[in-house]
Amino acid sequence: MPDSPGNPTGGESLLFLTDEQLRKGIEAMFFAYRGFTADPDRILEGMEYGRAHHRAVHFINRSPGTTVNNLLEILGVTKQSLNRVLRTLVEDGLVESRVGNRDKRERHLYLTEKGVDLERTLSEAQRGRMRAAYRAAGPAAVAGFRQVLEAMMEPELRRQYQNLKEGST
Amino acid sequence: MPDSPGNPTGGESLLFLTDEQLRKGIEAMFFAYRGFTADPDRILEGMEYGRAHHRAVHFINRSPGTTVNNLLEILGVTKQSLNRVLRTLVEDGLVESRVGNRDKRERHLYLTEKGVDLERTLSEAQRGRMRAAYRAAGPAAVAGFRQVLEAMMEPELRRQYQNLKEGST
DNA sequence: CTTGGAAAGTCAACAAGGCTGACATAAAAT
DNA sequence: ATTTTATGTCAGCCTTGTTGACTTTCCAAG
Repeated sequence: MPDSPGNPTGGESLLFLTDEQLRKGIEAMFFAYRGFTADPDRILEGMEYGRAHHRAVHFINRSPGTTVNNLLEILGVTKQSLNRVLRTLVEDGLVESRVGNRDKRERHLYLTEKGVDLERTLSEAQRGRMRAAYRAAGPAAVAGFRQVLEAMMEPELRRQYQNLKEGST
Repeated sequence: MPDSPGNPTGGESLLFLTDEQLRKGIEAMFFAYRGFTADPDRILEGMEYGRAHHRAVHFINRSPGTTVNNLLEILGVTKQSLNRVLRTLVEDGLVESRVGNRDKRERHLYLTEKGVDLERTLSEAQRGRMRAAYRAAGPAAVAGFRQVLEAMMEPELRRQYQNLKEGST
């Protein structure tokens, strides 16, 4: 292994932070994300839906009764963009949009049975790959994986992430 | 920590593979990827370039003299899509496209000084976040992070990834 | 030397999924 | 009564992906 020529890290215990190591991390994220989305994408192609629909369905399933505004924050898109997706999902009977009780301006979103079916199909494919990767890498690696990803998030999104059920992990 | 109610994993040492854990992993990928691309995206907005240009510039910098075909495989897009990006980069003098010596059909791609400048700007931003995440999580976590990501890749891309310099890591 | 096929480039057309801006409505808050 | 908030919608634009058809260049096999 070459001794990272010309890299001013000082030579303490932080040797793993060479530019080379960081670049490999960046590339790992890029290639892994491709694998991460590959299976759902394959399933969705041919249907009239895409990755954006998958994301909406995922988070509605995750937080049933969530409001549109809430979903907007989590997904980080404009309401026009989200609305286009939600409209088709509601029209096709995968998502139900109920007027709020306390605040009648709000719409609360729920998956219908049909919506749950699609979510399960997509989720099972994605979880299958995740499970295989977890198995191959082992429990200690999984813990590290989660730690690094969490540290990589924007602080506001990290909070959203941690509030998504089982936050104690 | 709750004992994963109603989850039929059998109770061996693979408890960490509950659906809940897998879903959290999926969400971690989603949110972390947003953070991962946030800084370069911010820099690129306002310029006439986008994420596709960033990717091209990154991998040309990484493998100077790479051919178009090679880049196509790594990026996983069609040649028409890549060509649109490369054309603007060549026109703007960030990338040089040299006809091959051995095989004159091939074009070998190199960053110009200007291209190197852009790559460095984007890369420094992205590495900054990666470095902070690595520091926060620690060396053991980083190793696990890389292991899981690697296991998540499509086999063919994993090979591409491992061949990108310092493959012994 | 001719020809088949690979590598690359180009043109046209289209789709998904982002974006902005403008505007409408209903309901809550002040 | 007025303002603010939550949502929906229309129109139009951009980036980045796609397919299909076609051309040019040029290596290599017959």
